[in-house]
Amino acid sequence: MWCNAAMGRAQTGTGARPPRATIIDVAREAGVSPATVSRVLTGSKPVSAEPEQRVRAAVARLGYRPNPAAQGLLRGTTSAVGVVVPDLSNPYFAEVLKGVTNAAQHADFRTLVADTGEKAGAERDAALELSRWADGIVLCSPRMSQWELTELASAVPRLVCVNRRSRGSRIPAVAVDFEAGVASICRHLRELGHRRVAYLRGPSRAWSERARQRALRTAGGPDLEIVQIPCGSSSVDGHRAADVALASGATAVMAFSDYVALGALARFDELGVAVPEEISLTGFDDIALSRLVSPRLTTVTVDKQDLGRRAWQLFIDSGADGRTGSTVEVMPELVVRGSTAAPTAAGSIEREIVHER
Amino acid sequence: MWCNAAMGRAQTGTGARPPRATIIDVAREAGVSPATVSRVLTGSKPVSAEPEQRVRAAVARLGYRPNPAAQGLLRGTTSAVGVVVPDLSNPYFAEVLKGVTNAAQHADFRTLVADTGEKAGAERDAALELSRWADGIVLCSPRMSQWELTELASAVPRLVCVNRRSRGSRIPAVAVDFEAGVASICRHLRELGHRRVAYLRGPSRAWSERARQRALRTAGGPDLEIVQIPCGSSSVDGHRAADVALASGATAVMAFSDYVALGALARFDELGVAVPEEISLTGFDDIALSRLVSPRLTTVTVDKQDLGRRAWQLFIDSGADGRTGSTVEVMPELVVRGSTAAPTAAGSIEREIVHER
DNA sequence: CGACCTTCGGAAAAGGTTTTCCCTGGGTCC
DNA sequence: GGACCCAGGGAAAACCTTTTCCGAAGGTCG
Repeated sequence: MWCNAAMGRAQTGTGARPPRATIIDVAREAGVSPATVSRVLTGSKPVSAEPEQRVRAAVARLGYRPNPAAQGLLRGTTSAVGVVVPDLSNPYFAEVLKGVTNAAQHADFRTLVADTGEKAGAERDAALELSRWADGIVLCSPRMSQWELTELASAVPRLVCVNRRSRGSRIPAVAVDFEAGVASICRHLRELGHRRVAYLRGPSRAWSERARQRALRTAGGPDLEIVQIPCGSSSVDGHRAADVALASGATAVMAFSDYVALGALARFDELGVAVPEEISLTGFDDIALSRLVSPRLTTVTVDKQDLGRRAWQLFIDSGADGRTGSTVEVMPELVVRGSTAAPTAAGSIEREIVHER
Repeated sequence: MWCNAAMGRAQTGTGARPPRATIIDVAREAGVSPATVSRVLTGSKPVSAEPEQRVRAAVARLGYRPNPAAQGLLRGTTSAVGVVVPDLSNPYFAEVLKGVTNAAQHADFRTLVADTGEKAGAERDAALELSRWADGIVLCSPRMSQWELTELASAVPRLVCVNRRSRGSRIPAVAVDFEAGVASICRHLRELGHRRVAYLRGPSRAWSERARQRALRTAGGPDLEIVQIPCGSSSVDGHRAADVALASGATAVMAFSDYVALGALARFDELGVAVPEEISLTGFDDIALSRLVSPRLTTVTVDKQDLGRRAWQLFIDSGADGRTGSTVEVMPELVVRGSTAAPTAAGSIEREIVHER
């Protein structure tokens, strides 16, 4: 509607862009006061039919759109949410971002995004900077310290965490139940007969990594030995760590995430190590590509967009600031696909050879 | 610095958030006028040492940060760029977004993002809406009509396109040279001995798809027959279209993109069709995962983050509005990996069988 | 020693919108 | 028929910052 008018007018202009119409222009055009225009547009107070008609006509004719800066200045609110992610290249975070954005769009909120490049040190500044332009921040998988996070939470109008719960502070959070996910993977591997599992560790500062470690301490024991292998959170990390995992003598590799697992899978393929015949492999998150590789990845499924949507919900709820601090836990679900199988003696022999060459 | 102070103060407060300090508060605290505070912070005019000291101290003590809405209102500029993408789940667009964001961050610009869910109809409104809050828009792979695009360009303060060139209108654009990319793939397949290639089409409204069609008209001929197969732009589309491609009797499948090719590859794997022994497969874009699947995908490599960076550069350049309309062309490069090979007689026989079952 | 120039800092306007306060006019109830 | 109430709309303040204009003070040159 108004867009048509706006575009029509701009079209007729020459290269020089005319300054945008203000509410004053509309008021003059419609023969009313600016207040009336505002009331028509916001509906804050009823306006009788006849002036309303004139205002609407004038708005359309001039292609008027209220200046958001002026609105923001007055209302003290921006109708925007900032999303801070460690790495946009990581499909996981891209999906979470998509979930937040779509939900926000629905509520007429805009989404600001910042990529910290996996640098924990950049998170605070990014969040702080973004928070100036937004009503609050959704912080994805922050790597910063607990102390820093608590401080940040009090400096930002609203803060919601994804995949980071903190007992002490009352920061609303939506998080996957990593303990349960890791436990179900361990159970699955143990039932298959694996006794020695190599775990490809994620970033040590990530809360989700620490949660996984908690689960491993519980799951590990005399009948299931966990070999810890430093790795990281990207597929190249997984690719690099695969050799070490192979050398560990484990019959199964449990990766920090699908993204990492895919890197390891590629490396196994390069080395001619058959999955799952010679070694089993599991991921975490169930990203889209995990269904496309061969063998398809056994993993734990998480609705990432839903994570974003729930974060948005928490964000909205924390507006009515009474009930801050609520935490939503999302339960992941094991999906057994082709990358896991019972260990074979042949597998371990073959592996020795592979490692020696 | 100031953040520390800000956080410190907020920390001491109770649950109720104190209203943010304004420039007036700082001025009072420092015993100067607001004008002086502004001058210290923006450096618009020199201020002697002693008051500057007091101002800086006051700013730190109060944790003052200028209100962006007020600044924006006055300056008439937002220091933000809007990015409109068809689908954030698509790694291609996520990478482009990352490129823009990182470049923008460098220039102290914020990034607003909108996801149109691959709906051509949503693009215009998303761009228009975002443009209210930004100094301009980077439009990724728009599917809208040429006419609509031209109109949009005149309604948005600054508009830069990615992967969409338009002869008529003077819209700055950065685009991959799809013709060259497709041509190099065709040449590669022909050199391998393929004579019948199935092409998995992208969205028909996408400019990049039309560019590919132009290249195919040139490349196709008596010695290279192109079979057109409707598909789409996502991996599930590729998965679905794989069967039709197989039935077409082609010895090679050229997918619209890597993302699509990975879907097709997964389907081939399910069907037990060996790649590249029984059928060759090529992608386009070289997304990260293409190096991780088995066989690794023969494709055409595009630096997607660089695309975003260049779009940002165009965005900045078009600020000095004299030289609008410049177009940057990015040349993709063929990378031959494991998914292509010479066709075999066995392959085509096998395929018949597969198709019949 | 006086006049002029320079430098520094304050007062105030401007930027566009929303909302409060107030006034006016018409309708209703007694 | 008069008093009161309600609704509708205008004037103006407020939101916060930047910048222009201007005044004052100090220094320099003639």
